[in-house]
Amino acid sequence: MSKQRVSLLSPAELEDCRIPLVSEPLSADQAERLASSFKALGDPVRLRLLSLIASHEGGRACVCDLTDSFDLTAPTISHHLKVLKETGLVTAERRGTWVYYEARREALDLLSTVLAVPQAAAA
Amino acid sequence: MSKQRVSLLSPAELEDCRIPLVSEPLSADQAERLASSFKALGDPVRLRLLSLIASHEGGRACVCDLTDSFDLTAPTISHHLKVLKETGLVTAERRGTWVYYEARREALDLLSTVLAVPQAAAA
DNA sequence: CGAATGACTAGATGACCATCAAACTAGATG
DNA sequence: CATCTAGTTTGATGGTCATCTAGTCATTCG
Repeated sequence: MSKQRVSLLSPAELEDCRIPLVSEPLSADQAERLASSFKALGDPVRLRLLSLIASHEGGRACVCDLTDSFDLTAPTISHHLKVLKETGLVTAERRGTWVYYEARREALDLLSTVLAVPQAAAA
Repeated sequence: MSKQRVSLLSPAELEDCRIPLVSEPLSADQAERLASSFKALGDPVRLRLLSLIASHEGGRACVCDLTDSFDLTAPTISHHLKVLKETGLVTAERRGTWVYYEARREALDLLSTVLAVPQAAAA
């Protein structure tokens, strides 16, 4: 495992970043962790994958439910799912022949909070 | 201008994306536009720049207020600001010698909404 | 066990991108 | 006008990444 993908979403560091970036400047460290999450969201395929998973019933979907929506080979889909997993945006679980991916709603909620514009600060 | 950066945040297309990705699958088109915004946020330097600008008084900051926070050359900072501008996350305005960047709160708010987890859908 | 199916890993390749040094533009000031 | 300061543009470079093909692992089923 040569490449270590930074995951901000280990419970320990999770709460440390739960501050709207409008409210106070991010530390270099917080920015590093948050950026790796946003980078994961910065690909159309991954965004759609995450949306498909999260909006699927139970917030969970099998890989076989996902591939048909794309004009991409299975390894490519697998690669993107891996990125989402390593970033902590989804979890994976094997059930017999199939692998199910589940959206981590806490992660989405955290990122949403970071981008939120508190009413008091609105233009 | 060879490279055209996709900006989702032109008012026209803005409202079209104002749907939590948890609620329903993103269209390929929506994903494309949103991804370019998240990609812009997917760099630690740009995240900090945006945070510095947005949290500065008036939600506005001069370039000279920003450069000192980084160990980077001026052209690099300028490059990142340009990306943020082209993505619609900030606007720029010249005032005499200085250039002021202002955070577009509607843009942040939109992205926050996309990532939001509606209560009814929470785990 | 052998074959089939679902999913992942490994390695290669072409495209993109963050960064810098050098050169340039714009406004202010003497 | 000459010069200084603030910021940007250009071009080059090294690194990262999305995608593919080929091969592998895991599970089920005959």
